[in-house]
Amino acid sequence: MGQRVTLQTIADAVGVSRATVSNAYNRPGRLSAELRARILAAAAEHGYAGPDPVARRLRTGRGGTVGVLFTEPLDYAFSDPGCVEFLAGFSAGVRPVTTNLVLIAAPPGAQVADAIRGAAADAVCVYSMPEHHEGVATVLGLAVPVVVVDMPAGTGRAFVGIDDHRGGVLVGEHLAALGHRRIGVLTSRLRADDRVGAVGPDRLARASFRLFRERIGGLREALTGAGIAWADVALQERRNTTAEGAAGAAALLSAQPRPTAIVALTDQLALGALAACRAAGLDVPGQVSVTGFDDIAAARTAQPPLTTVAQPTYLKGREAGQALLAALDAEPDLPPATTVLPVELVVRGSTAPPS
Amino acid sequence: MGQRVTLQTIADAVGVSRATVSNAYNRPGRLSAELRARILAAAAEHGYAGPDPVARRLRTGRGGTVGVLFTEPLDYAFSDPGCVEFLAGFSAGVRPVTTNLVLIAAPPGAQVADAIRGAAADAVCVYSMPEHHEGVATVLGLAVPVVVVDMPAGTGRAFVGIDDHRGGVLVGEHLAALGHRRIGVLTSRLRADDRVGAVGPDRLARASFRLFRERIGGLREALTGAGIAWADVALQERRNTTAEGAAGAAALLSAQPRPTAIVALTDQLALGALAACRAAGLDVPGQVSVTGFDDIAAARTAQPPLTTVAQPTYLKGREAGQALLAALDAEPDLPPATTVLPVELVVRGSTAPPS
DNA sequence: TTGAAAGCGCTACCAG
DNA sequence: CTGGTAGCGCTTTCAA
Repeated sequence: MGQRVTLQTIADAVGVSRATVSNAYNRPGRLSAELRARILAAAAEHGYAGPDPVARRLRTGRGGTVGVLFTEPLDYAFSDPGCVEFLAGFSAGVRPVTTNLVLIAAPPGAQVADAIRGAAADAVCVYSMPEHHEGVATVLGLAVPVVVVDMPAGTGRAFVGIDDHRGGVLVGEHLAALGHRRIGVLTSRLRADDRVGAVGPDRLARASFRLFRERIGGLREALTGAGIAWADVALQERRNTTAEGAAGAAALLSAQPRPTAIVALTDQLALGALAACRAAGLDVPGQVSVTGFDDIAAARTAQPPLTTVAQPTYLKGREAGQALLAALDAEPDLPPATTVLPVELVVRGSTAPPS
Repeated sequence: MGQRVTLQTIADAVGVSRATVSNAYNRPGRLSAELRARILAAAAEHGYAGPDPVARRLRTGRGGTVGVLFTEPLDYAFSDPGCVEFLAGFSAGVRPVTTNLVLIAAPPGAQVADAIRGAAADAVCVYSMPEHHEGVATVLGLAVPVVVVDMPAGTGRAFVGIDDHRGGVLVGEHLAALGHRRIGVLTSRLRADDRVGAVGPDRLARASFRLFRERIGGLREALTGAGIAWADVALQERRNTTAEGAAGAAALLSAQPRPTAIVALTDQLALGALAACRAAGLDVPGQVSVTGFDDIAAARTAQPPLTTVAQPTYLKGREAGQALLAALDAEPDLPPATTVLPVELVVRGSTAPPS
């Protein structure tokens, strides 16, 4: 094998300077077609595949990949249906320009800053991160375009999200209109710690996941507006998986008197709630109503089909991707755009008046 | 803002050399705790987040991300359930070591080599690529560890796959045992071009997607073994989506006499076949039997539940991830490992004896 | 149209 | 324990 093949190798072989070989790749117009052909031929012969991208990036500052930052372990990106759908949309959004996407996981306990900087992305999408997360601070300090999706708010960067508050209101109004008075809420994690269980007012006030804070706020507004005392509403906090959702729902269901409706703040959790009801022999929606949030594909095929707040997840991803592309060419001092996508209540078979 | 902050900036501020600041980050043991603290303090004050990863990589040759190469557009990675599950497993497999994963799309017409080299991954997983694909050649020329999943075979690198031939045999034996004699086959693309439609012997012989070649080979073996003439078996080739599967199945179903069974070579296609039967008013499995391959989650919940060849997709991903990690530390001259995972026929409700 | 020279920011080696 | 020196492979003025 011998030495590594570099620009210099080819330059020596052809008898020109390094710069000329570089031009052969980057500015074909600057040299004669004949010379360029000779250079390319020599490159092929030496097995030289073109300028080293790392070195090029060091010089130019750009490398052609965009990143997406999560607060969960890497496999979460492929396990959570909402996340997968978002990423599909995001990929479609950035597709015109880039074919490389780097997923950056920033789970608790990782070397977050190193990972982010090591990804060396030209632009990054912050996907649903808690406030005050080291990763967000790192990205914001990176001097690359950033688009924030869902959370956190107030970074002064481009933002794409949905109207979470409104979603909460819609669910609350729907349930109140059906006549429910005893309601339990199943929320995804409110902070980046690993606490689960019942949620008190203090915990709620200190919630750093904007999304759920707002959904709960909207719900509260609608419920109190309908004359239901917020103090009577029990909250359970769980990790966003079906299994944990089932556990949380079971806890809610064990209260006396039993709630007649469970508001899950994600569809994953709602699916778990459905399973918990089944396990407890409770009919949905006969004895317990269940609502979700997001409208993932599984919500439609659930038994019974889930009443849920639909958000345009794929579209949100595409918007985010396009926003990132826009930020990449834009003047750095342009005011960042904020996109808030609408939500919609989809009433299916999991809600009914209380018996 | 002024100048960019580099190692040198900090070195000047503290009054030490660049090398010492570098050591403060990379080899804390090599300098006094007191000096290191002073350096870190100065860095914090100047807003220096640590050594530039690109420059570091240029020097060290490693950057801490692993790549996965596909032959489809980027959003495919998140649209195909099998691919998503594979990636979930892969992520789990590499998780102990890396938190960054770069997805490299090499769809037809893209600047494949540039994209791959630009990803600058420390190791790459080639995921189900056709033989003779420019991307594969590029990766193989990259001087980084490689693991090939599913396809292509014979690269001389680590390989993880399943027993595709055996899967084909299982389906063929099952259908023959049920008494089917008129069988149609719905295959995913056999080559990387965009041709779809009926597949003749010549096309089949030139199939460059090993996976489907083998599945068909196994099927053929079982069928001819049961006395069914291969010449009577019609094949339709489509892109691997539910919609295209439906179109292909419709074509198969329009033959006279109508086949009594459709063998789809992926679950996606099988789901499409189910839809086509429904649209044609054909009862499954009463009038037509349908089989799939892969056993994605939707196969279980399909109507009727799909008889299919289950492959351990998640496990395959995890194995691939672990193989990549192993290759990263291994001596370069160790013989590459080949892992072939078993498949299993799962009989559900979509197959029955012909009427 | 071509080439010489000057770095991009960093780390490895070796001498002090 | 510390620092000087020599590049990693490339692009980009600027001058010829």
